[in-house]
Amino acid sequence: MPPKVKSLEDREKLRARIIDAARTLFVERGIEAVSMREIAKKINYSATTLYHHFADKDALLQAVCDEDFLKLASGMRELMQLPNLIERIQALSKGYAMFALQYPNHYRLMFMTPRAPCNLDITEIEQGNTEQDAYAQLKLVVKEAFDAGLFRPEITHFELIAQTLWASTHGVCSLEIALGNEPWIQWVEIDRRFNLMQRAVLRGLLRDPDSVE
Amino acid sequence: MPPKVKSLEDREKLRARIIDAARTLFVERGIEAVSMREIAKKINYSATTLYHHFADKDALLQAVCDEDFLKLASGMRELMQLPNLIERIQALSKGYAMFALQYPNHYRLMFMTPRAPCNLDITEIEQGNTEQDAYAQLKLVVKEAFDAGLFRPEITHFELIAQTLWASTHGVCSLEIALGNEPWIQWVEIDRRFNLMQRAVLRGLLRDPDSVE
DNA sequence: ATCGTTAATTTAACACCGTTAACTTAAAAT
DNA sequence: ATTTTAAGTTAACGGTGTTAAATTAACGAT
Repeated sequence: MPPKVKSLEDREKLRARIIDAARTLFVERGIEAVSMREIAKKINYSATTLYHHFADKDALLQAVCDEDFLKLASGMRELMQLPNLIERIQALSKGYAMFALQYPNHYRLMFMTPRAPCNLDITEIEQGNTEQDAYAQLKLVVKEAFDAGLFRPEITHFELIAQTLWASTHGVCSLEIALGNEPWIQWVEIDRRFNLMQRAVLRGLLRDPDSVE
Repeated sequence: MPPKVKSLEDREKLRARIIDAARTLFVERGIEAVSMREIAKKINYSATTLYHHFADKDALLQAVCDEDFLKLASGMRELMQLPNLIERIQALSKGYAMFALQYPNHYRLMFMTPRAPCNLDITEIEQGNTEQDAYAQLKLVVKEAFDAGLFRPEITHFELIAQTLWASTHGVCSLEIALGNEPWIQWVEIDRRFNLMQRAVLRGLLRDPDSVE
């Protein structure tokens, strides 16, 4: 028993409900295991309706991730207040890791699942916008520290440093999420793994290793 | 025009052909994009035949991966001959990374996908067996270097070191696999990312940072 | 040699999937 | 009062993983 011409506001509301339902199911059971029909049923619509809001399943997935990226970025922005550059880098790294481990399934969607390369036209996130992009914030701090000469002189490219820092934290977190309770690995506590990684990689990058911690 | 009672040897041969066809297609186009029917057609059999050799698509996938990880482990075993301990660690790390980037779809399945109950019963790989398990080999070298006093003295647990080294390489590789062609990141070349990570983390872990490279 | 058995393989079908064309319905615009 | 518009539906297409049932050919025993 269908239609009622809806206001633009209502349309946005339905869009949001679709995204929320999709996220819940994706996170519960994995992307491939969730069908468009299921998502639709969860909010009492037919599957076709989803296609009036999103071009296809990938676009819906992209929308789910976009929201989570924004949330992550806004959480990180608060940490950018710390005055000491190295402490700020450490705080960003720690904040990122806590997000990953607190919302492992979101993290999986965002950073561990190869998806069709996002059409920049389709994403609503302004990449590079510090307000919206967590990686842009890391780049910002790293550049500042780079310009201040804090890193070893043979490293000539600051973005390479940012990507290395990112990869180190991502390595610890994603391994924990993917294999954290495999019985054949005697994992050391995740905190100790995170701390050693952060210490080691920073010591390895900084001109003065003893300035860390 | 079907059957001919086949010897046990022939049965093994067909099993191998299925695995090879599956691997080729998985690597070419990704796991989800390849259907059982396609794999079967590639070797001129019907889809049903695959199910007489493998319980389902996952089991086939697992068989493909098992083969490749045995190959990985055996490839790594050769690198274990290097006399210098640090060079040996570096070589293991590089070998691991090259495997990950050459077979991103297998790597994704083994190390980037959380498995519910851990398929230890199904896998034919003996974990911990140095001949078959790549992580066991890393542990072996790290322990040797640890006992030789090569690492910084405040690090008291050698397995923590092994896991940190693993996570660092995994971080670079898995980020590349998941987000390597996202247009909103200006990725530095993967080689440079790998090299800096390896240098940095080793310098950060070693008692004598200048012994690296 | 012929029978029954057995194993390899196929065809046909089931219940899903993502997606789309065609249709319904009710409100808004004329 | 009629037309237009858009939200929503049903029904279908061609695909998927998987399985039940049928087919075929070689073997062992009679």
